[in-house]
Amino acid sequence: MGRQPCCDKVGLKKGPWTAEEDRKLVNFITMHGHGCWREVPKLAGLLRCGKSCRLRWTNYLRPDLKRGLLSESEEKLIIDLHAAIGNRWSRIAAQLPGRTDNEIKNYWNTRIKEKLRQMGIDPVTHKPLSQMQMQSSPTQSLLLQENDEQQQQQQQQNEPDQNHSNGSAETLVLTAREPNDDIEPLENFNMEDSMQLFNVCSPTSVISLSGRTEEVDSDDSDQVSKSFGNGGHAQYIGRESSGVKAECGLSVWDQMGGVLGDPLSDYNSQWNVDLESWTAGLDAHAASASAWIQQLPDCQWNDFQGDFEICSKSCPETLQRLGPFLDDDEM
DNA sequence: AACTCAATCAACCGCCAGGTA
DNA sequence: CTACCTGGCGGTTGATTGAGT
Repeated sequence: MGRQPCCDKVGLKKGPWTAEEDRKLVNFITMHGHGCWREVPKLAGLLRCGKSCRLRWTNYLRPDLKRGLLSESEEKLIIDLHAAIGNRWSRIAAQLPGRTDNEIKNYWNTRIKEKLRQMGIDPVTHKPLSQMQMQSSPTQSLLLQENDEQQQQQQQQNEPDQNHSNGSAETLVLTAREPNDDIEPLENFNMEDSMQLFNVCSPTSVISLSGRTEEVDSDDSDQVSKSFGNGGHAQYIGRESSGVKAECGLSVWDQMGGVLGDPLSDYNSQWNVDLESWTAGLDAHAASASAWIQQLPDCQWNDFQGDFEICSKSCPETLQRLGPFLDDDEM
């Protein structure tokens, strides 16, 4: 079956929009909303296809769009999010109010990419570039760039889309529980135990370890989505002789990278955990954890700016082992 | 002033997922 | 189950702009 064209292109206008066309589109959407995009150009009196109208509106005419250069904090957030989720421009844009995926994509391709290269960071892997790569000639740079792209394509082929292509929900399923007296306070961080916690998280989840946390309700999909976009955080907080006590919470940073509330003290009082030693333990074990994660077929390890982040898929064996400690809806 | 070249970014294209008949 | 439609996404293109010569 041949592919259906998005619209009947005969007689339709292409190319840059005129002020008059913009005015017609804005007037129509302001008065009636967009509804079915295919109908918009007909009803608004435009010789454009619906797709073109949608793009013009979302990328340029929408009233809530921000104008001007991206701020330093926005740029930093883009880099962080790109390190975590790659070229998922719409998801990245969702974390930057008033910015569009197109704008961020362009900004990345024309500015951040080169800036990172100049800083000696590979914009694809976010790892340091080798000296040879940094000192290469323009021709070599071009080749390297092509290699980057091939690498990225290969990466995408090798790693089925962790965020949406497998059709599963992109939420963390573990929910925070009330403090429990039978949990042994964690004194020495145990990476092996922690790894098991990562593995119980749902498919396509992104989890990061961080001492700076804020609890959110995992049943609130908006909150979880926000948390996910900024890097959902899960905490291992205790263990028992019989296995991992998989109490955990979700956390979220606000959109400008600030931390909501005073999570460290909240966390300490709520869960009775020495976070100082916990996070120190994380640092100490980061290298071995990285090596450990690399061996897992369904996990990917990212280390950026002091945050250790793991993309994990569910591991049935671990789920089974942790079964007694999880609520029914977490399985 | 005229030309070249690189940077920028709006817009297009093809593909995909989800919904529906 | 299949075909089709629609909206959305990410990659790419090409017109425009501005700096350099």
